[in-house]
Amino acid sequence: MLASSRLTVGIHILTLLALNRAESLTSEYIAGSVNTNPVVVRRVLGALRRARLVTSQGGNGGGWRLVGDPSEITLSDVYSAVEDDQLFPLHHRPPNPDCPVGRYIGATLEERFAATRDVLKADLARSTIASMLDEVQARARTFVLS
Amino acid sequence: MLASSRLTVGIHILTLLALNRAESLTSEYIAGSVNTNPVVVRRVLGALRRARLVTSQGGNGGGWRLVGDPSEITLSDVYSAVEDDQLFPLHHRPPNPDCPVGRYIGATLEERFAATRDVLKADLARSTIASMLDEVQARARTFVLS
DNA sequence: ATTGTTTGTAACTACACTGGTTACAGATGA
DNA sequence: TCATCTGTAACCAGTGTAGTTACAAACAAT
Repeated sequence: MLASSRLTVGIHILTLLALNRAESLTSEYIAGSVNTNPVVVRRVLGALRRARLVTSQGGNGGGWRLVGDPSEITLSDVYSAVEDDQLFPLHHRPPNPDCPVGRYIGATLEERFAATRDVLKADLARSTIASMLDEVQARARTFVLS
Repeated sequence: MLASSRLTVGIHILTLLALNRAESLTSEYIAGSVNTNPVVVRRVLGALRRARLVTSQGGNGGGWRLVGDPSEITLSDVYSAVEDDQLFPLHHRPPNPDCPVGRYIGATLEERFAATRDVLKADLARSTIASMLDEVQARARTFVLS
């Protein structure tokens, strides 16, 4: 599929920001957790900023902060912020209009796939950044105890 | 995303085969409806054959046929046959294990995304090749009448 | 004001996947 | 025997991702 890992990285970043709500984190620090380049992190953060999920502050002491409450940011919000492509691409070239299937399968699939995308987003909306952080911390606790 | 159109093409092909259950269709004929190269069609058909959804017959008069009943082939079956990649890729490189988020977000997301993939497949299973063919034919009828 | 820090973005590279194409061996029916 | 069709390898162009360097602009601290 060669799909992007932007949803994964976006959720990772927001969870990290939720864990450090008091401070603002630099892209360099965040990149240290994600294990990638700060520019890659800033690119994802740019998409999150356009979706009003984070704010940035330039200059000395600057960095990135969450805008709202982690319990009100859903994974569906993150998905919408970083993945604008449709779920399942249609034909590369338009099919043959002289064939009944070729003529009508495109519109039929477009409608069908839109419904599936809605279901996907509804499912992603069941989790929030707060619940992801809870889960991560629960796993950390379990590991320490064992 | 640069995702593939294999699900679209796979459904298109199976719908075409369902419309012509009496005969076997050549990849050349199918490619004429999909408006692509016969080899591209044979590649998708190969995946559908490995999933036992179609059979092939070489030689003169050969071609491709549906194996089962179109009402028992779901879009989820097609998805499983042609798209083996996971829905949302995780990190390119493993995150930093010295950060609690970096250490546990991977396993947390893997589990979470698996649940979403199950929901996606369950939704795709609501439609069949037979229902797609019905829909295409209904659209064709509406267009003729108007 | 000067300095050091950080964002925001452009530009380039390496890599990978998709779809299109040609080519051809093997199977098969007429 | 011959024409047809599958199955697959090989190659190409196009495109998206992630990684990297570079640098202008913004900004806080002194």
